[in-house]
Amino acid sequence: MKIIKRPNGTEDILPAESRDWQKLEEFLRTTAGIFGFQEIRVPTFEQTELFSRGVGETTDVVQKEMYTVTAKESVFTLRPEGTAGTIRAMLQNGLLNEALPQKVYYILSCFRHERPQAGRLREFHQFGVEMAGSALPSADAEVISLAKQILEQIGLKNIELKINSIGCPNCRKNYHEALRKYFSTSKECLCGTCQERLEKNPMRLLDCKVESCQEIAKDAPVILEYLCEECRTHFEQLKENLTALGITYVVDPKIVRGLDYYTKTVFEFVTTEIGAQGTVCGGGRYDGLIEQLGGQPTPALGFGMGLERLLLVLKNQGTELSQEKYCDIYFVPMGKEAETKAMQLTAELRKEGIFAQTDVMGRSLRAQMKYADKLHARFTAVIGENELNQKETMLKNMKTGEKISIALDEKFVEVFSGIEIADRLASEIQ
RNA sequence: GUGGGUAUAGCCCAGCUGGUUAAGGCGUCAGUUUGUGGCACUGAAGACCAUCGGUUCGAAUCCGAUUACCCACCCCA
Repeated sequence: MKIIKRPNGTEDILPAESRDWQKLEEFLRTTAGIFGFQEIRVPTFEQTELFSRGVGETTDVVQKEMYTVTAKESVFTLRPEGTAGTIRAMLQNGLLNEALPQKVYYILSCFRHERPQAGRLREFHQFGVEMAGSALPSADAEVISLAKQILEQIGLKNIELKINSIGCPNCRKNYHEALRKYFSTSKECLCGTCQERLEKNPMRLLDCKVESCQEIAKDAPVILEYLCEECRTHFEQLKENLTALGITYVVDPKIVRGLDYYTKTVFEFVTTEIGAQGTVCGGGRYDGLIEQLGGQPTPALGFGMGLERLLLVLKNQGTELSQEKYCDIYFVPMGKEAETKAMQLTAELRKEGIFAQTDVMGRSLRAQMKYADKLHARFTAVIGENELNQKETMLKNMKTGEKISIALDEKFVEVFSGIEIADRLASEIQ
């Protein structure tokens, strides 16, 4: 029989890595909590229209990357990103009628049908936050500083924050006009997709990677010069806020973001550590999205972080997140009777929250000792005929090799806890 | 969707111009004299050499197709 393999672009997270994931997730939750964000959990699949309306009909994500599934008569789409579903849930459950701002975070997996490569999977995991209700630049600064604190404290090095403003629909109208005028003079030299973009969404044209297009785009008008009064001051104040918070940034007029809902502020945290897919966190303001999804006009913003990209950077940097396997005590039974005793003691210790293990393989003493060593057991205790007769065993400290005797009676759990805590303190002092 | 690369044991891989019992390391298991791990040593298990077809007396090795994976473009986290 052949082994069935997992689908292309998916990953198994094995015990050796799941410890890192747990550590990362725990850290994300507490940091988001410190900033006043609370967890929201939403369905993995949604009505397809949520994404076409929310993310944008013209985006690549909607046009060619969605997993749309039919089950019975219903058609659904596996979420390609987290924002649309989160906003939908906030609207549907009336969260936006509560005190504003509403601040939520999520850890979930997203699905996009793209060709996999380094740092890009078809199912990938995202941590994201959304903050709804504030139009002020201080909200932008708060969200960005959360992202920054996470990336910094988790240990990322050499990350750069890029910011830009892509304006509101008002100023963008003028800008689109200017872009069309600029590009139409050399329309013939543009690549096929860019000629289409010119009509539908001329801003996309700016980050086309085709060399000839880049050449033409080089001197194209810059959005920042077309911002309306309101958007301009918003951007200026955001920069002041960032400076006040000691957050360094680079203004990059080229970052546009691929999702249509963004307005005003957009930003990315970029690294060079993991190949071509260097964006570890991306986000921005989407003041029109909530209305677009049927709610009252409400300003909002957020970001998403790619968790496997984060872990990839940490791995490439050689940053250790988690410690090794763990075991407080390993019992080495010899003989039937001893096995029962070891089993009972293990069970008792576990009830007290102590990491205890014993043999379930019927191995020899020597082999059991080797196994205990592999588990990084802190203590071992052999139980054989002698021990059972004398109701006493030697507790061996695997690090120091030192042995002390301990009675095999009803006090065992209590006595062992004391020894174990003392040992832990002693090793922490060193 | 478009390029390029790779495919040999659970993992990392040697095997050059066709003839080997397909090598080594990690890991796993057992042992190194009787009841105490790490180091070292010995041994064992584990591979239809991705699949299908072709050339040949003979293919892991050459050719073709298929599939899978990797990297890059595109796009994004």
